[in-house]
Amino acid sequence: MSNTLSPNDQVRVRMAPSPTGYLHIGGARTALFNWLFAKHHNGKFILRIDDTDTARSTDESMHEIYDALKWLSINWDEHYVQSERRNVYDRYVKQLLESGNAYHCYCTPEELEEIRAQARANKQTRSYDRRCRNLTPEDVDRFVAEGRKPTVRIKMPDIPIHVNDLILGSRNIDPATLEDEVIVRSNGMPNYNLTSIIDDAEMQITHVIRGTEHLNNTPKQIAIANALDLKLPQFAHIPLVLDDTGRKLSKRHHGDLVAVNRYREQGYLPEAMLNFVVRLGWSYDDKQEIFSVDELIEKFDLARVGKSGSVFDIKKLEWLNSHYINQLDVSARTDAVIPFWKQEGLVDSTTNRDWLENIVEAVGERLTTFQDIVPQTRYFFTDDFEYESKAVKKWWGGSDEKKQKTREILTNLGQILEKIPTFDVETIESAIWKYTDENDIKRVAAMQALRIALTGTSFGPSLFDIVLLLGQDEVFKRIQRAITCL
RNA sequence: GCCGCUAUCGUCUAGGGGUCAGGACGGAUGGUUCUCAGCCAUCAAACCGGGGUUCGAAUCCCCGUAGCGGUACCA
Repeated sequence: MSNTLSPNDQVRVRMAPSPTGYLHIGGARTALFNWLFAKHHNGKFILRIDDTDTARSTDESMHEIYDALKWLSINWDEHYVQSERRNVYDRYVKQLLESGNAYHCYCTPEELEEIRAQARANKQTRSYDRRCRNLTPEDVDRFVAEGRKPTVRIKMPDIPIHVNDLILGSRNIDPATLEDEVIVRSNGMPNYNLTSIIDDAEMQITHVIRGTEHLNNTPKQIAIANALDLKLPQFAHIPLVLDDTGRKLSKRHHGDLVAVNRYREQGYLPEAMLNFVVRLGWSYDDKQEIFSVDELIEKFDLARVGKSGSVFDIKKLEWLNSHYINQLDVSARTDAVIPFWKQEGLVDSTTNRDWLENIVEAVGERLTTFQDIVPQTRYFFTDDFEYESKAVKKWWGGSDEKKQKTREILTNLGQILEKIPTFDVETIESAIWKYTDENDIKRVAAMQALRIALTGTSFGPSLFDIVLLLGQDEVFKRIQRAITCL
């Protein structure tokens, strides 16, 4: 008989990814909930790589998972890899076989498929008919002679299994719905439902916090634990993270779009990702949206986790990310942005740091991701840009007459800026206003015409900042070029 | 097919027998400004349906419906 946890045991939780791909948003949330729960209770967070599916597990994806977790600062206190623990599982399997709680199954995949099809046609609840439970020695000899390699199945009990879930509540599972699960493959490799619950016990996990896709595995694992007389953890099944059509987020269907590492590469901040992901299914009250990690550790509580799935909304992530970016000072923002400039070949180690900081300062609160720096500031580094046709049409003019007027304005502006006494924002500003106001030219019209000449687009930071950062010579050059292009 | 879970604005959610059903993202409008972003102000937007219980139900109960998850020698 399993006994339950005593309340003053140290909390030990685990995240148990299978290394069959990158860590996605849903996995990150599972990791975070576990980690926060551990931190909140002063417990341990354990990372366990569930790689018993040797065919699909890769080293590469294992390292991707490590990287993603490290980026999020979800650090682990202990680390295990299941494929290195074969002897542990083998020992328990032996025990199960000897106690009569498990048996060898010689059914071939083809036979099983047939049995399943039959059960389905008959609208049966259970698909496997447990035929190998009562094999005669002669049957076994025959199968062995045929060269069949058996799997091992667990015998499910015929009494209801009680499951208490910290989020979903308690219920009793009808034994008639329980399958004699395969716990060891014919190649000798143990399966998830076996290894998971064994390790949870061996590693003294107190709380299993995982996605609801595992809800149906829980009674199976409890049955295995009971047969082995293992101590049971508490279970908490958290609702799934969904895409905008309401389906579970998965690597297969959503590709890179949901990969945590992808967001890092695009210039998202881990704080934003954490803050975003924690609010998927969890809330503190009706006021607070922004939480620091320390606050989360203090406030996180499974009791406030909801029961229904949450849709992954990138707009909200973007909002949080710009919030956290704007929280950073100019120097930190510059540090964060430099790799993206370098990646585009816009900046190298010789580029003047102060000038770069001034650009970042000018860009101000316009970044949603650090990656945005590239399209928003490219024109500072190169004059190799196109004039946006929509902007040109609106501000430079569609008719020859308007174009002529624009040429005139740009020419005048060029002359003014060329011989400006002191090249600073205040002087530039008053000189331009003086010109527009005295000649009865709309400020917008002059400024937008100049903006397009200097940047190719009709929007961006304060034009005075741009003029200053580009420098007198470059500004004059670009104005001359614009005039000839008009 | 079978087993299970879930159900408040488009989205994340608060509330949980008597509330103008609150907040946030997103959207719309206006203001500020050389543009965009931002900021400020304003607005639209929800209790899945039907029965009960009750003086009163979004809230409790039942029945539907819908969506999702599982149904592997994956995890």
